[in-house]
Amino acid sequence: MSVRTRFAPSPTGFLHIGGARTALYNWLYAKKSGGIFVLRVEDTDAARHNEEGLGKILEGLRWLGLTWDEGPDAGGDFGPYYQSERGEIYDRHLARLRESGHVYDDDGAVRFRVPDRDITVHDVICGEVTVNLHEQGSTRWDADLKENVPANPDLVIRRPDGSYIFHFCNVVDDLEMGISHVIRGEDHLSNTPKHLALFEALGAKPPVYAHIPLNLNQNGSKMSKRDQGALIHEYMENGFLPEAVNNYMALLGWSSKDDQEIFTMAELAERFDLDGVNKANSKFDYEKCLWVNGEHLKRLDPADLLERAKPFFAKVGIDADDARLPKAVELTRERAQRLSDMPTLVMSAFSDQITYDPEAVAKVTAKEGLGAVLNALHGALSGVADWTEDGIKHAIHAAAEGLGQKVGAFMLPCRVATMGGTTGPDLMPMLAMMGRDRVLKRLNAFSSTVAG
RNA sequence: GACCCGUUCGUCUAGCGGUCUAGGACUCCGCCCUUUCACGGCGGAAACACGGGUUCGAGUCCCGUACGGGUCGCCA
Repeated sequence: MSVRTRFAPSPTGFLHIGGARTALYNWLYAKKSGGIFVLRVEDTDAARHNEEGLGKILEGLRWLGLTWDEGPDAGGDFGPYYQSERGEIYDRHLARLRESGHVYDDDGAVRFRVPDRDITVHDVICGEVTVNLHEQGSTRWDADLKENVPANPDLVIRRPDGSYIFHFCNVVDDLEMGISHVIRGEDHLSNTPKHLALFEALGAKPPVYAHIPLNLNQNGSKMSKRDQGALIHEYMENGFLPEAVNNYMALLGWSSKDDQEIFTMAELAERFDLDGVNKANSKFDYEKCLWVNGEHLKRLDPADLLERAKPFFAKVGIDADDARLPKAVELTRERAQRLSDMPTLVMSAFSDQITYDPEAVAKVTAKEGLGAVLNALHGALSGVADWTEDGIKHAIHAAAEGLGQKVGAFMLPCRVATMGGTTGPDLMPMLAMMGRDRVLKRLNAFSSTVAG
């Protein structure tokens, strides 16, 4: 059987991390099996037909590299790929159900007769789940009354206005599109018996179901758009690499069973398997996501990294053609976790503005002889003929020797005076990039500040 | 409330009856490396929800309880 998976978003807004992960798992499973990944837009509800929202979702998927073999813009033999355009197909299947006596009219709506017996879902991840839909549906929880009230267990599949309900469309589409594996969030597990009943009534073999656990926020509740890291657009804007975001999403709920944590997309597509999917919900951890991104950053080819970093320099006003950029990227690649961290880390070399970290200043001023150190630095650096990393290095060494001190004692004051804090990229290359004037000016300014 | 799913370090997870004095990763702490900052290396802290069974033996199987999540629409 050839594998066909699908991601079926409702085009309501941004691409959410939960949806993106579902898309990823479907994509990976299709790739791994040499199958087809289908994108279908679930816009049955007129209010959900939202071009702008759809655009954001497609943009997010494309950024992640989760491109679809069939769907909007890609075409395919099983279209249309918008539910809003599939009315005739639904009509046709409804007619079949009507013929076989599986449905009846109810106040203008059409209801599907739910069988009064156990239905068992054979889920690849959750195991067997058995439910009697008739029993279960004959009462309904009334949230206002806070009690169960009698209900009609039969499923409405078409509204009086002729529009169809999600469950029906979902089943008909999966059937018509030849979907072999439905990989979706566990929030659909309870709906699956309904879908199975529908497949059976249509005389069709259902797809394989795999319900993946949900991603929760740090508080243990469902992630909402407000939670950090919830929207894919956040990653796009904040300097994450798409392959790193995919890597992290893959790890949230799936394990390769060995100790590998960092995967390329190709490795994921090869290694991913439904067997490795965990049953339990997981909590999103932004810190680990950052770490994964940093690891991918380190592994990137320098030229590629430079290209990807450019927009983030441009964002803070540093020209993408600035000759210092390759050096800036090289200096920050190991300590940046996001592309957007890179300009921040070297900003003191690109701007006249500098902000001093009070704690760092306090730390260096606490030591005796700071004035002498700063003077020696200024004297030595102003005499450097060749303002390069090496030239600067020699000057600082000489200055330290002149005072009978170790170079190490000179580094921290120099760093704080010129960069504003105790941490950052390598000092010598930073000074080289900063330019002599800026360095000397800062040494002077810092001297008078701490002296005063 | 009913039904469904789940429960190993703070977090992500390995573990599929003995090899578990429970392994890896993130985070945190310490040490080493180092002209600074990082990187890297080494080490440390940190978990089988609870109670009953089954078994010679249970993190691993069964049943309860607790807790968490999900579903109960003419939303998707």
